Amino acid sequence: MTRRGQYAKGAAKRAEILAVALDVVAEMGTRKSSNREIAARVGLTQPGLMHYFRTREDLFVEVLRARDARDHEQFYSPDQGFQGFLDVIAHNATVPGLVRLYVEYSAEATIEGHPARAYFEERFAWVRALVIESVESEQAAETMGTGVDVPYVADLMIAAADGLQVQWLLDPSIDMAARLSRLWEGIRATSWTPIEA
Amino acid sequence: MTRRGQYAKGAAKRAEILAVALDVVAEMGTRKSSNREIAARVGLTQPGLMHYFRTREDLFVEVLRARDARDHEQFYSPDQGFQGFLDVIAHNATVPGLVRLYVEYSAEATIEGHPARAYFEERFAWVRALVIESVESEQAAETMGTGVDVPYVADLMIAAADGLQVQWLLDPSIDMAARLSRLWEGIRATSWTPIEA
DNA sequence: GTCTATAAAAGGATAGAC
DNA sequence: GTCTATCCTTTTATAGAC
Repeated sequence: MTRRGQYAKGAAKRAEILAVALDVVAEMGTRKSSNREIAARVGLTQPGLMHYFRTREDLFVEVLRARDARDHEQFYSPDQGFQGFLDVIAHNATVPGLVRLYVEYSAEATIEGHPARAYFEERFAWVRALVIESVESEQAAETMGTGVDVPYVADLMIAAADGLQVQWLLDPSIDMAARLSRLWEGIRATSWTPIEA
Repeated sequence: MTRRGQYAKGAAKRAEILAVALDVVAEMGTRKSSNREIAARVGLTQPGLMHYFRTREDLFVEVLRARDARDHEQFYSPDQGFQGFLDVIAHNATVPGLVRLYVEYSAEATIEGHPARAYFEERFAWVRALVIESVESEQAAETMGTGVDVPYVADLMIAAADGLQVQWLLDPSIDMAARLSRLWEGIRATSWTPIEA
């Protein structure tokens, strides 16, 4: 066993834990997903799990960060416009644990002083910037008019996407990406101009 | 003390508990709002509280049901169209505990077998029906075109409203009602027709 | 209607051995 | 890197007195 081998094993175990945590969350919800249960499913005891993640909050935030990194790499490219956003949504519908963790944890974390609140604030700003960029790239390509209030549209698309996730958790037959695509087309089809500003 | 007097006192205490529960949730979030803390704030012990609500879930669902009843009576009238929905949203922004409880608890309750899942399913169907009715009443008054896919628009408005609540919890300076009003006007202003159907 | 007392469980986290 | 053992806290809920 070389030192590199050990590191590689540690990294693999970490990745395994992140994946298994999503399965557990999908089945029992964030609240009932105990560290013990997650540990058991990767063949560890609960203290064994804590070797990889100092706190429970760290574990959940790491799961979400891993998602962000993958989404950014896999779905967003500078010039594809709004389609990247829709691709992420479509992909989410294949990972119920991720949707559940995001919806539950983002709600819980809004409370003052929650250890994950900063993560969600930063993530929101990040997604917002990505969507704004997407819309502006559509404007540059003249596939969308310049009359729209871009930040407003970005916040609205994000709100609709988040709200649809709760509806989808109650009824997974609804097509989140199709509905958001329709909203997007609706905005694009109009000469919709801001009310203020 | 007549029998009626005792009932009246019990009902008043129940109402007090519902109100105080919202304060506690606003401060500490649903997860950390223990029965003990709520009980203490109404001058009861935790078993004293359980006299009024058999389980914690009962208490939270009762809080939400009381809100539904009041909203329905206060804000919805058969012929006012979509404005009732916007009035409810504007009122929500004055009751942070309610927004927090709804967002957190509706997420948690989507899990299979959760005691509050049925409530949220029924509530969603109910709100959906109300919004559909509102839109149709606008169509009847010819303040909205007949080309729109009404159920789709209803689900979208609800999703946007729910998603905005999370954004509002992170930043209470955003005006939820104004944003939804703007979406509504956007839909109204277009000859937006369904993509499918 | 409210309390005291207590059950009974589960939770997250840590110390220290191996 | 993982385990055993254990701590300490907190939770909801119940039994039974007043």
